[in-house]
Parts: sequence; structure tokens; C-alpha cells
Amino acid sequence: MASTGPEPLWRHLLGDELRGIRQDRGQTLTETARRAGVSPQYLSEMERGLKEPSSEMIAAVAGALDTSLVDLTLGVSERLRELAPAQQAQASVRATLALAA
Amino acid sequence: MASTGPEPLWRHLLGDELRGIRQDRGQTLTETARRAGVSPQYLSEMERGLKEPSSEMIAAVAGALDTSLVDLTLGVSERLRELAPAQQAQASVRATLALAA
DNA sequence: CGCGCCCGTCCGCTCACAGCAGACGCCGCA
DNA sequence: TGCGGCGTCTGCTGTGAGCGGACGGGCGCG
Repeated sequence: MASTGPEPLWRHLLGDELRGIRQDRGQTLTETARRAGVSPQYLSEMERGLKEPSSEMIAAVAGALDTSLVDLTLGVSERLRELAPAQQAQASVRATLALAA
Repeated sequence: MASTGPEPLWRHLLGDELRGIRQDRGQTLTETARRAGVSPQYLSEMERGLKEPSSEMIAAVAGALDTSLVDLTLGVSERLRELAPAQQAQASVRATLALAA
């Protein structure tokens, strides 16, 4: 697994998963943020993997999306498994760009 | 799931998972910390769920344990699923004690 | 058309905490 | 006994978590 290239980082995968669920639910970013008790700008940053949310923040947003940490961690692990070697290279580019920012 | 009581927090589950893997590997805390490039005191805190490690720290410790983020997130989700209602109450006590500290 | 509202993101800021150095207690061993 | 290793405690500082104000864009309405 490690020999296939570096894995994406937790905060990126978590952000992707949160945004995916939110869009599946048809919620706006602003609405989810309000329900979670966080600022919209912060949720935006979370979803884009720009910040390391605290465990309580993760739980709050999961609650606002009517999901749970189980589903989040499962979703993240599934995303990682679905990443084929070529796609992992793309994820590596994303991680590199994030570092450049 | 949420109706069964509050879920444990990410940092606690992650810490439990990391310590579990480390002990399975027969590594000392000091050795894993050295291999991961973090301080032993910090790894101790991570394992006890006292700190919110950054995504890079998680990756570094995973690498030191010859595991990956996939296995970590899977392990965390499995821990959550194995927590029966009674055990979730115990996990709730742990989260409460952590808040008191 | 201009306006107001909503959306999501940018920018700058403050203070709490991430991560660690030094210290400590405990244990096993020569 | 002293030593080295283990894991945790204590205190510290620089950094980043989380947010307020601002911004640009889209949309509906008079």
C-alpha cells in the first residue's frame, strides 16, 4: 500500500466525505454549518481539507448531517480503497498543491 | 446509532487503535515514536486521546507501525461497531472523564 | 435595470492547544 | 547500589483552529 505512493491525508479525505454526504442530503453549506453550530467559512475550510478539525467539530458536523463517526470513518476507508494506483497519483498531486498553498 | 448514546470521539478511538496496533507489533512506545519522528511523550498523549494529532502526524505514526490510513480508519469504524450499547455507556464515561481533566 | 438575499470563499485576527524539552517514578539488571 | 530503558507528568512557546467581516457570484423580484 505504501509502496503504491503516499496516501492522501486524513483531513482531505474527511473533507471530501463530509462534502459528499452533505450534497447527498441536499443541504447547503450554510445550513449544515448552522445546524452544526460552526461558521460557514470554517465548514468550507473543513470540506476542502484546509483545517484539522477537532474531534468535537467532527462529531458536530456529523450530527448536523444525520450521520455518525462510524459512517465517516467507513466512508474514508472506502474512498482510500477505491483509489486505484493512478488515482492515488492524482491524490498525491492534490497533496502537493496543498503544500504549495 | 446516535439514539443509543453519544459516540466516542475520534481522538480516543484513534489513540486506542494506534496503541493496539503498536502492541500487536511488539514495539515500545519509545521505539515507535523514534521511527515516526515524534516525541515519546507526544505519542503517549496521542494514544490516550489527549491530543488532536495533525493528519501528517497520523500518517507518520502509521508509517512507523507499518500500517496505513485505510487500516486505521477501518479499525476505528470496527471499534465503533463492536461497541455494544452497554459498552457505549462505558465509552461515554471515558469521554466525560476526559472532559473533567 | 437595480436591489436584496443567499451561497460559498477570502482575509485577517486572537487565543487555545499541538508538539516538545526537561523531569519524574518505576522496573529490571549487573 | 547505579544505570538504562520504559512511559507519563509538567510547563512552555509558536502555530494554527475557528471565526468575524468582507467579497464576488447567482438568482428572483419589482
